[in-house]
Amino acid sequence: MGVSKQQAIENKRAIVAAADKLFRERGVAAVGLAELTKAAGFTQGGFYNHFKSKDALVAAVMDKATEDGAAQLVAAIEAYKAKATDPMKRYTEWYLSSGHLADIATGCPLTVFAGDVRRLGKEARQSYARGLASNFDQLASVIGGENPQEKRKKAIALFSQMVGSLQLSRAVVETDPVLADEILEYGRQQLLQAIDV
Amino acid sequence: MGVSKQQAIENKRAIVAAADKLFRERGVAAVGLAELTKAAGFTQGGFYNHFKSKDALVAAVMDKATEDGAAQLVAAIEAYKAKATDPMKRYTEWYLSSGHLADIATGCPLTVFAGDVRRLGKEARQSYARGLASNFDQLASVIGGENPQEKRKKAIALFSQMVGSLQLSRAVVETDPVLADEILEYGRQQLLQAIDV
DNA sequence: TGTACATCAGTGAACGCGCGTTCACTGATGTAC
DNA sequence: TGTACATCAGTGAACGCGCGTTCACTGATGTAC
Repeated sequence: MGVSKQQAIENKRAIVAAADKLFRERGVAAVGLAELTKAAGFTQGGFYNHFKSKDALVAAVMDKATEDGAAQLVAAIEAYKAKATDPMKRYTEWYLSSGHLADIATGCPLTVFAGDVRRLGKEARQSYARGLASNFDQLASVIGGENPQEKRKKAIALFSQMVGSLQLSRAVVETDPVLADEILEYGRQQLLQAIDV
Repeated sequence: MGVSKQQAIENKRAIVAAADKLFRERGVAAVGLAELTKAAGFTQGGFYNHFKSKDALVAAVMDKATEDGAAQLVAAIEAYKAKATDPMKRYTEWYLSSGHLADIATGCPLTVFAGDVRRLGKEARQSYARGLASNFDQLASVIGGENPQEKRKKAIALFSQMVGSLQLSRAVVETDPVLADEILEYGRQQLLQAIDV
């Protein structure tokens, strides 16, 4: 009650940050507004000063998550180019690493939300689709291939494989960690081989 | 109020069938017991004559879904062998077809539940992991390769790719159908090529 | 620079609703005699 | 074969709970004079 404009902006940012983390870990439906506004330091009723509905928050979270993901990818590509290492190979190694497997909270949103996005609101679905398309474009620009069309095909097929391997590995990691390791490892081997073809 | 044993068994089966369909389409959290028992032809309170909790139903649904999926795969493999066509190629073509894309209700449960399984109860997670392991075993038995270990590696890597391509394609099919088609098509091409290597 | 007041982020209680689960009761089914 | 009765699937109302959303109100912030 009585809060500076700067503080209000910070509070909104805090809601999105908390929602980003909790939606990833527990799913959108399982996280309520009371929990989110509490995490951001105020009470439930104030939520609607920032968003017109929960759906609008979900869309904002998807925007933030895909933008963060895109920024990470661009930064990584720049870094690898500077070191004269193959960006696509490095990206694959990171994507299918046990570190990324465990990092639901800040890992690639395209895998984290892949199963949920179908059931989210329209704006969130559009945001996800934009993020995926932009990821494909970025990868196509650094992958090897005879021409732009071949690069694009390869980028799409190989990134899809990364998503599948990571998602299946995460799906069983608690129940069958040995199988989870196999999925990650064999996916990585197959991909590193396919990048060179 | 007075129902034959046969009818009771049928009612239980009807709950599982309705739950299988609705959990796939809308997610476990979004489907309530009232809706499920109504679909099975009786009222909410009777649910607990059949299951000790919603979690127990979820586990039963996962059992049924993975068993159905395994049976379908085995039947398809037999049919392809009889026709002297490559089972793995046929399976890939079906898996990444627009028909399978649209068939959430009876399509492969390993893709449909891949994103959700992390957040389900322990029994359901175990059931999913068993289903995935058995799917890998089946595919390894029909795929080409120098030795059993190579066949297993290939089966796991290629099936992971199928799951990733199908899931990403489904994720954007409503929002960007052109991109969804590309994902399916390039994934299929990449896979058919990798099967021959 | 100092004062009056409009703005608007946050409060906290309430709304209607559907959730999973419990429970006393009903009555046809199916068994024991 | 016919009767008496135990079983148990299904009824329907209730439970406590948390959900998303609304709303009248508060009071410090920040602007207009």
